[in-house]
Amino acid sequence: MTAKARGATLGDVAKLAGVSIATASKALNGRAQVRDSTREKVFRAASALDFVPNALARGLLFGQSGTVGLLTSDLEGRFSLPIMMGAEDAFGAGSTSVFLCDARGDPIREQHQLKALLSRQVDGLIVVGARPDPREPLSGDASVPVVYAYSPSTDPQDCSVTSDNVESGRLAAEHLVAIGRGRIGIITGDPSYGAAHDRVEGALEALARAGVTPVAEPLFGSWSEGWGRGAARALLDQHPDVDGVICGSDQIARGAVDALREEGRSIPGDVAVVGHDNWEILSTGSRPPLTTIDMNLQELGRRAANLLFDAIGGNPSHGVEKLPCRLVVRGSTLSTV
Amino acid sequence: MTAKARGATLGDVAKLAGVSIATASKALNGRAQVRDSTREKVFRAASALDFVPNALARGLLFGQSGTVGLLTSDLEGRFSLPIMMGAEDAFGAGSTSVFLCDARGDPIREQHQLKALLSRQVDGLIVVGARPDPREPLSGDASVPVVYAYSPSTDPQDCSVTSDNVESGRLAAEHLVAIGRGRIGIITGDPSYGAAHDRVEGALEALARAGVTPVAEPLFGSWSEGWGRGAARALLDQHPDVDGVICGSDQIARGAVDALREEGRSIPGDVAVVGHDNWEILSTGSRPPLTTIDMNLQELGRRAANLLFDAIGGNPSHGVEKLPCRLVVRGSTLSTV
DNA sequence: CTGTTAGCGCGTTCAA
DNA sequence: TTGAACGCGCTAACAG
Repeated sequence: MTAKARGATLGDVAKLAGVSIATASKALNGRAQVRDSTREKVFRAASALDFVPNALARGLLFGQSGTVGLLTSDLEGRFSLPIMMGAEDAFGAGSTSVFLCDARGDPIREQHQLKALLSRQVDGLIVVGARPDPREPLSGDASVPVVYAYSPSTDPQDCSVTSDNVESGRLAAEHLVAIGRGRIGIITGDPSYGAAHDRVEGALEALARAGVTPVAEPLFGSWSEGWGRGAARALLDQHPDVDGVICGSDQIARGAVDALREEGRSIPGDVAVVGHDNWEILSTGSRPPLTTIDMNLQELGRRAANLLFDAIGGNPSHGVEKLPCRLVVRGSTLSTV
Repeated sequence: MTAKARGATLGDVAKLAGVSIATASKALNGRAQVRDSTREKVFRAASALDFVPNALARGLLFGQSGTVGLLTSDLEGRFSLPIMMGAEDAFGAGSTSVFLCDARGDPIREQHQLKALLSRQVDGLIVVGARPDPREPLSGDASVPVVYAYSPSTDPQDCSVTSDNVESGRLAAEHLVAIGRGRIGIITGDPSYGAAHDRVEGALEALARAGVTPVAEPLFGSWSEGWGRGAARALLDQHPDVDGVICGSDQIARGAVDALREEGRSIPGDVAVVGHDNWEILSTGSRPPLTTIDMNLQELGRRAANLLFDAIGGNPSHGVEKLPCRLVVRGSTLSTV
């Protein structure tokens, strides 16, 4: 009903400029075969009318919409957010817009959203999982390029980007060794997460290479402060001489730091603690602030966007790409910081 | 180039079903004038071809795209996220899709995104601010309905939804009074935030109505745990008999709880503490877990979506709508919980 | 009940 | 250098 109110069309511009639609189109798109004076007339008319070209019509014409879908399984999670930012960032620079969809972790909903996205003619899809563990690929051939971010696809033919959880564990361990710690404990989260095991694996590997044996078996539990506190106390109980703790997340590290301090240990003097994820709100509020591993999730989002862009352009990638992470040193391991 | 690969068109379906395009269209859209057997043929052809109607073409025809823009100033912030979820939620139920754009708080970028959104023929816009304080309306008449969420527009003719920060302060104070506290202190955050003052105002109002005079002037500082700790210690120093603290955020409350406990106060036995925002990661990890005010941001997003939907349908609203908030009782005020 | 025609806004032939 | 005509995929009006 109010369809016409939306905005000026190319026809309106052409009429105002006193030229044909075709000429107006050429002028605005920088085609060469237009006299300068004509081009200027057209531009003036366009700006007078606040003309905004209709991307729908353009898309219809080219079969490309200049949009991509961002299908997340879990908007709540703190992990999908930076990834979205990175993707939005990478695309925003160009002229692609991002459709946001949250499937709430429900496969049926996901299927529904997928259809909606496809009907909007998205040129490609980024699928962001809720956990770092691999996930089933999108069911029903998507007919547009897909990049899986955070949760890689279980199909190795698909294109996936994820962060390197083995390396992150390694970084944490190497840092503790580098500052002279040799009696190291490991506390991590929910054992059903592959990332928990990967991080432990990386840590153990690095410790072994440095000739350090952990004071105890890694402690698995949950991703919570409460578990971090309890596990830290248990660790202290059985190994009072522990001088370094690697934690599977900043929540755990936060709990561990609190418990250790309450047990009279100075941090990092007596015990140094490293977390994971660089969750600012937890790591900077802690006493002392937490040294942690930043998983570079925003970069992950950017990378996913670029891979998708390439795939849309005809250069698809395959397999899982693991992005490096980064040690962030704060007070919980270095008192001078 | 690969334009044709995208998917089957209505023409393909019609050909396979052996009918005309128009008939196929009518059949699929549930128009009455189609024989049942024909309709069935068409449906079979459609599903055999995995036909997905092209929303771009439909949009072109109707001048409505079935999309809305979500223009946030600050994807990083924890506040825009639940609002986005709520909006996505409310729209997702119907058949509207959401374009996500982050302006990074930059007006130029915002203008750019706005143009992109308009060119994609969005039917409406939700603008999510980074702070609860009012913001300038979108410059350059938007030609589509706009709803401001979180940050209301400074123009009262615009449609805005925000949470009621006066009420939240009131709720916090009433709760403390209800559990018998009478020597109450107030610690809040950055005084440049209007919300900080609103919450204090609500609290003072409720206290006055209950005949309670705060033990001291409200303490303004920053939205950090560190400030919460420091302010709590200062409060305790000057008013050792304080038995209740209202905090302007969960970060502050978390700091206050930690400091109070370290000063030997039992919580909630000696001092009860109420936070604001219900930031789960902070409030549930705390010892004891924090009683806090949930600002119902997700509901705010839903409401914004519904208001926008109505406006698109021709029933615009004006003015600022304040949404109620909700007390969440946990261990920091009630030991039996 | 079904098919033909027109046109949404745009870019691109091709002819003038 | 400009303009008329066509078609992208779809639906609504009308004709059969």
